Amino acid sequence: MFEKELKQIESQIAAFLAAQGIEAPEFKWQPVPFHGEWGMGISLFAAAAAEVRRKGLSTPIPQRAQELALALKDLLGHPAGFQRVEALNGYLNLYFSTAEYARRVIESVLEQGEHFGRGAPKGERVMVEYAQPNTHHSFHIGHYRNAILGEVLARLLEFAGFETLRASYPGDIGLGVITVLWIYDKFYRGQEPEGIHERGQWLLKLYVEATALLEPKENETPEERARREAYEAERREMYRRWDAGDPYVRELWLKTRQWSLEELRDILRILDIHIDVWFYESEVDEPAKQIVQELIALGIAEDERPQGGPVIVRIDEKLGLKKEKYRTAVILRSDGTTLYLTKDLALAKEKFEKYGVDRSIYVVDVRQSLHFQQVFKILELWGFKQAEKCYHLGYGFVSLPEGAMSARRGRVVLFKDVYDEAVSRVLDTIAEKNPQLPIERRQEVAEAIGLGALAYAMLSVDNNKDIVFNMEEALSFEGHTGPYLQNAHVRATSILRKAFNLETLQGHSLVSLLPAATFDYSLTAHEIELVNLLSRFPNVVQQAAQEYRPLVMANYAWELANAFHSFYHAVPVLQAEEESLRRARLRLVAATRQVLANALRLLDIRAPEVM
RNA sequence: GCCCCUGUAGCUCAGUGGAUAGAGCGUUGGCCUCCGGAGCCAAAGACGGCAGUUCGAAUCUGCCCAGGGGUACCA
Repeated sequence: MFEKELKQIESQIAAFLAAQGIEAPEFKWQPVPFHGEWGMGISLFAAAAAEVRRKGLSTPIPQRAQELALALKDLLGHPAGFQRVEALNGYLNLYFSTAEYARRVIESVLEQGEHFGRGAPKGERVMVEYAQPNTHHSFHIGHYRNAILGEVLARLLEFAGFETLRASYPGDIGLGVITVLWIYDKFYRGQEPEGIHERGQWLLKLYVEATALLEPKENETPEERARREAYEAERREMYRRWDAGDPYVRELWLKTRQWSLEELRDILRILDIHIDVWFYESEVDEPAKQIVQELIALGIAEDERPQGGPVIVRIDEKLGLKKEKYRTAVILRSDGTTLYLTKDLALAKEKFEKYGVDRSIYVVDVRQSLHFQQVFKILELWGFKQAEKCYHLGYGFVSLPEGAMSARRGRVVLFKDVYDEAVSRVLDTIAEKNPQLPIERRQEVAEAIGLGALAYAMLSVDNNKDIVFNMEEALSFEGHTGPYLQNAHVRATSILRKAFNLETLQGHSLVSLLPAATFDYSLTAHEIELVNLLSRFPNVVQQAAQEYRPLVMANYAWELANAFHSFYHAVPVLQAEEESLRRARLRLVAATRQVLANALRLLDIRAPEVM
């Protein structure tokens, strides 16, 4: 907001220090940690330490830092745009003229509207891969964390100025998928439940049942064992037939796969996620085999199939490492079928070559970090330059209070069930807290609030932390939650509606409705804090995008909502004692509402007018 | 064994070299003649341990302790 002024002061400081024979340190302006007055400060400790060391002085560094700060304070006098200059605790603090500062911030928010905070185009194309559930399994709460994390990351990158491509990569083939095909064909041929979600979830039930039949049991009788082994042989045969392109198996596979994909697409619709590029594991199966051939020919991979083994890459050995780090990776089964890793080799190549991306981010559970290290290293050994532009964004997995989720055992919490429960609870809350809300509008509001609570529960935890999913906590609507943020937006909207006597703000241009105002009155601490937060938003966007951390934006949004709620209680707007105050505060409310809406949009949380 | 992650208040989490370590939940006590109480105000309560680097460490380094994950034909 005051970059130009601060830059100019920086050069004055640098000149002063140079004249003293002090090496100019890097300047790092930071907000002065004091409420009620807005300023930026700079630490003189580094300069003092450099001077003391260089000149061999005996002055304690904190003392020298304070002396420098005082000298600079005298030197600067009363710079334009600033209220006052202060030397404190070895810091030089500059306090802005609040009237000018508030005006600049609020006007730029109102002028730029939904674009406030958008970064300049960076000329880099980034692909974010997320939403990779397996087909034939159903979508659980762990997939939800993945989807919301990936989507918000994509939104942040896009808003920060990167050209962004969203990619989904459903696991539509693999042993798990074949397992479902096997049991369906054997016991349930021709059956098909009604309803998109019911049908998808039914496949998960089949998978659980099949796993029970195929897993060795304790105290197995010889008959049970023989039967299990027969089933296992049938499953392997099913995979072989799929691999060989057997028309019957392929048709069965396509049909059931479609059930899962329809379920997935409906969930993505609920989450407002729009995928640009769909990759399927099955589509990279053949290209992956080609790569294996190449790797063998180049001597990077070793083909042990003649001895009944698989095709492997001894990565550590190829890199000349003594300690085991990347280990040995199997890239083709002994029966010639591909593995997850094989397919990721082909996929990486396709992303760069077909879609021309400059950087590729994989949003995948942290348990797969060795897998990705192996993929990227093998690509490197193969001579694939862009391997260094591949980044695995690992995140902590979601477990349940009773332990890890397990699709095999059917111990999962399905996203759709949690979503339905969330909507139902919000409807109850509306009936209790806002009975005036017309019945016909409640469903839409309940969906927005329920999803807001779920999204925020996932996003307000840093990437590398595991989450134990607790329904009561995730569906709490009070405190550090999504609905708290949404409520701040609702309140701001309500004030503006009332100010202009409108039923809704939709379809109206606030900028043209709002009367002009100045901020040359004594602003309250609440107003200063709000203005301060508004000014930080563009930097928060950049930080969150650069660090790949939705949490940074989630925390910011909460701080802004919190500041607004406090302001709301302490500072009258419509009832302000003077017309000039009323006009200024209306602009501040409108600007806050705008930035809240922008932040919520980045978090994939809807900002309703009522709730 | 080797690699990775985590340890901050009773619980769940922020804070990744700077000023007095912040929230939420829970507990206790206040606040609707006032723009929506899904809210506000206040109280009590914390950096796993030991060294090191630094003017300055929750933050960086090393070791230790405690949890979790990964580790050749699952994904």
